[in-house]
Order: sequence, then structure tokens, then C-alpha cells
Amino acid sequence: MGNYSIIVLDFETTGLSPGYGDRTIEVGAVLIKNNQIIDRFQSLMNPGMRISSFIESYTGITNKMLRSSPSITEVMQNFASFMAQNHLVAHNASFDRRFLDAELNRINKQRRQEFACSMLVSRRLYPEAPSHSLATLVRYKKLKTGGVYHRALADAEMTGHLWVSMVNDLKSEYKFRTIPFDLMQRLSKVSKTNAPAFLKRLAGKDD
DNA sequence: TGCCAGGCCCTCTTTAGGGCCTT
Repeated sequence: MGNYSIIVLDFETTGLSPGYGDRTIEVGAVLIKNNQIIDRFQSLMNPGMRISSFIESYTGITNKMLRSSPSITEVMQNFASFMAQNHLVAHNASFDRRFLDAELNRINKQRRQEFACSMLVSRRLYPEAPSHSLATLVRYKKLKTGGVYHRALADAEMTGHLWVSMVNDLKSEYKFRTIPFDLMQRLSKVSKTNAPAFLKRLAGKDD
């Protein structure tokens, strides 16, 4: 389980709920290997319907831009190849996981990779942060940013930097030699109050 | 056309409600 690389992904969408007909309009992702970003994927996709003015202003993605974009089917086929069998990470992963699974389902594919959530991990690692939104965590951790928000690749890139930063903080604070993906998954599931004890116990076994 | 979610997490909790996150 620990030998896969990690895909950090982010979707822009027409709304909040694939179960009520919302579709993806942009996907961005970075590939992380040995705790470094080594590849990127980005594409707009035409959802075949007009997006609201709210989404246009929220993302900066316009109906005009989407009219000349490739179909969701075409992009998701390519994105499935990019993901390969790697582990998946997103900020508030339940959101992106729902959209990923819905769009894969439409092209008769199924996700087999494990998913982890950078927001749930950050709540346990940085309980003192002013909030656990991506923008706030980027400021709080003084992470690299191009100043662009709510575009898929920019958000995936920032989430990637956050993930790398959390892994490095765990390594330096608890003296882990390596941070397996499933350690991050398990950390995101323990209660916030038990997180420090959980990490100390694991760190002890790691030596 | 316009409508819309859901999982986590805290607390004045568990026979519930509401804020946080994501677009």
C-alpha cells in the first residue's frame, strides 16, 4: 500500500451535488512522488449545459470557455489514465470523491484507489489554525501560491503543497522515517483529542 | 426554470441541531 504515488486532485463543478445533476467543468491534479510534485494534469470540460453566473464569478470559468472545451467523457478517460492506480487526496475529499465516482460511473469505469482528505488531517495536525479552509491553511502554513483560487490546478497544487507540508511536519515532530498513505488515512479517522496520543504510539513503534 | 448535499464534529448530545468545508 505504501509504494504508490499520490494524486492530489480538485474539481470545479456546476454546483454542490452530483446526485442532483451537477457536473464537473474542470479537473486539476498533481502527482506526488517521494513527497515532491513531479507531474500535473489540467483540463476544462464541457458539461453540455450552461453554468450559473455564480459559478462563472466564483471560478472565473465562463460559458464561452466551456463551449470550446472537450467533453467530460473525453477528459475523464484521459484523467483516469493519469490517475492510474495511485492513491488519491483532495481537500474535503468527500466532495471530490462524489464527483469523481459519478463521472467515472458515466463512462463505465470504477474507482479502485483509496482516498484521503487533507482537511480532516489538517484538523488533527493543526487544531489551532483559524480555519481549515484551503485558503486559510495556505496562509497559515505560508505555502507557495500563485494567488489564483478556485481554479482546479491552482487548488490541486496548493493542496499538494499542504499535503507535503503535513507529511514533513509529521516526520520532524514525531520522528517518522516514512509516512505511509494509510497512516494519513487512519489519522484522519481518529478523534481530534486522541490524535496526538495516536501519533506518539505509532512513532514509538516506528523506531 | 429553478430547485438542490453530505460527512465531520462540537455541544446546552445520543429521541438533535448547527457550523464547517467543498462548488
